[in-house]
Amino acid sequence: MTDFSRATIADVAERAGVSIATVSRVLNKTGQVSSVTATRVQTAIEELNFTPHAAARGLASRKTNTIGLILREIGGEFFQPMLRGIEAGTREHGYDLLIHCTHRIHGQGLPPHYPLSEHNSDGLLVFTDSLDEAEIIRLHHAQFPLVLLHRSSPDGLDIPCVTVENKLGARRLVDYLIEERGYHRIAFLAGPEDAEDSHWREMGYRDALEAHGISFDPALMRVGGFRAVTELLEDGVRPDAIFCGDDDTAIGALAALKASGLRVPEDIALVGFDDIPVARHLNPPLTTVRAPIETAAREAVQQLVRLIRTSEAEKLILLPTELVIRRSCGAAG
Amino acid sequence: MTDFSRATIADVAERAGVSIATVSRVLNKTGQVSSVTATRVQTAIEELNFTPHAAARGLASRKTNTIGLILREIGGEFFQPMLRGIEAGTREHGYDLLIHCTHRIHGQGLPPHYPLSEHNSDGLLVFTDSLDEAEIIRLHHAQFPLVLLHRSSPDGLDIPCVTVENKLGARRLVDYLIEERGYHRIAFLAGPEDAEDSHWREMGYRDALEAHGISFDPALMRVGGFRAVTELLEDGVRPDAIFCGDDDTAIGALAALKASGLRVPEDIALVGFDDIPVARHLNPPLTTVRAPIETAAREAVQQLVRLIRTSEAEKLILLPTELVIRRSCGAAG
DNA sequence: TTGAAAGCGCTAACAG
DNA sequence: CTGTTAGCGCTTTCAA
Repeated sequence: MTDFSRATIADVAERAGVSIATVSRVLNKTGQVSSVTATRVQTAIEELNFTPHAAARGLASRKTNTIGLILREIGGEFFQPMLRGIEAGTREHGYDLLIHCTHRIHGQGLPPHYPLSEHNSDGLLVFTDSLDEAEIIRLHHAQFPLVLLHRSSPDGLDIPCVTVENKLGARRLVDYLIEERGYHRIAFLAGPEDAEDSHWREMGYRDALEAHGISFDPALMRVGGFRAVTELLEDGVRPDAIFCGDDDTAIGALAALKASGLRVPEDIALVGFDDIPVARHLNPPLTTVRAPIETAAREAVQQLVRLIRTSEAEKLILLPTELVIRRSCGAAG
Repeated sequence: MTDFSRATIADVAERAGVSIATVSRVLNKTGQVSSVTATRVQTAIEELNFTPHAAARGLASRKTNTIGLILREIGGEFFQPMLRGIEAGTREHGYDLLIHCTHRIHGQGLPPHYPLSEHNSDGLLVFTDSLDEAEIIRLHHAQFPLVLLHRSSPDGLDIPCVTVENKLGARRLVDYLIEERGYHRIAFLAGPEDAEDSHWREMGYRDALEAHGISFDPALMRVGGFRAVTELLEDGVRPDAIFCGDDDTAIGALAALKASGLRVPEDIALVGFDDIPVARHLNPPLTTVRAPIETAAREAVQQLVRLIRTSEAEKLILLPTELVIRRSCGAAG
């Protein structure tokens, strides 16, 4: 379209009276350059307001200096802290960040053609189930650096994963409910089915029950928030506490409980997972588990960069979670 | 690092028994190609699982096919719907999306070097005050396509802007407060000072007062939420309604009012602007103005793409806002 | 309708 | 320490 008369490396070289190779050297700090020449080049660069052309650089070096983030969609409470961590991480390591949502691609019948791949990024961060397993496998087999965020690796592939201690966090929370607050009939409301996190949280829940000799009751296990609670109550099931797989679900559950005239925590206790920002502002404030989403994101970038640069990275990083006790579980606060 | 043996255009050409020029033609639908050859090429492309290399393409065509988004930081209620709109828009038009935060750059004394520019994107979306005015001017003078989101153009430059009807929205809201709810002593709490939106909202507020013959009282005008309200009350000022420049501010104000033992809306009405997700869940639910953030973002992309492709775009697009009446202003709901 | 060839701006051997 | 040169993979005249 319009033509931006940018200075090229040749212009800089000419102005500094050196070859382009030398300019390239000072640009990339590769190879020795006498400090006098270096200064001269530096000056020329500044005078011409020169910035290397990303595409040319990428073509020659076979590096894009870009990290891609793939997720299903932009939304949810996870998203913001996660992106913040990723952005900070990529920048810190000198990478650009390309973002891409896949929700418009899935299930359209057409062969999904992912605009993010080895052709425009040096590595990919894959959030939960945003990418087909087949595509993950293809990329991994092509030796393309991949780090999975909040999901585990396809069987037998051990692609590096970064996530939070879902199982242990849930275990601790339910332990607390049983030991400290004396609840025994604890329902579990799973979050959206596809979320792997939810699965691990359920495992933690089951572990806690088992550890306390409470047998698992399928009637106390549902999927969803508002509707699940409504149905639960209609079925005449009456737990003394409800553990929701995530805070969003807890919000729906809370609304349903209120609609049924039940008081939280007097009639029934309610707890969630994630500690999303509103959790503390709910009425009553929600007991939950804080997950270090931003830190996990940063860590994922760190591993990806390591993978890109050295071909190695931790296979699994689990960040610790923290119990956040608030009134909804019957605590004094 | 690792070498991904990707197929190149030459491989495709060889397999299809044509020249690379022809492959390029079918790839870009530029120039005539007999349907037989086209099919042959297409087949070869699929068989080799070929994807053109972005950098090579960019270098040759002097286009990056990428749009950059610059913002100060990732956060705030604006962010998510805005990014969603931008991502959808860029994808729709076939562009990749590069994201960059500037908050780490500003005020470091060093000459800010923005990693997003004419060297790695075809155009830039600039959110509020994320970019120095000097840099905006430089880019604009270099004919680089720029669209400003939620901010106006530097004087005399008329760079295309997309934002929402802040002034009119505020005007309507305050009109409603006065006409329908009978309030007369209405305070205005400005949001964070740097936000241009806040300025226009104040203008709308003043207009409404003036139109109803209510003289503007400086004592009713503050900056901030919680603290501003606390100080207001300490000063013995007692408005019958408070209009907050944004919902975040309203949340702080609400907390302060409750802390002072004042009931909303019985003792004092409270309204905000933005209709952020929690607004409806506040206690009482917050009357506010809904701003079509996502639509504005999409529109901005649309204009930027137009600017990139045709060098022209609307100079100013103002998206209409909508009054959202809830209990906090004394309405029945 | 197709092919040959000249770059796009830069990096990275390889010489000196 | 510095320069020469051959590409990187693709688009795009210009001829055929």
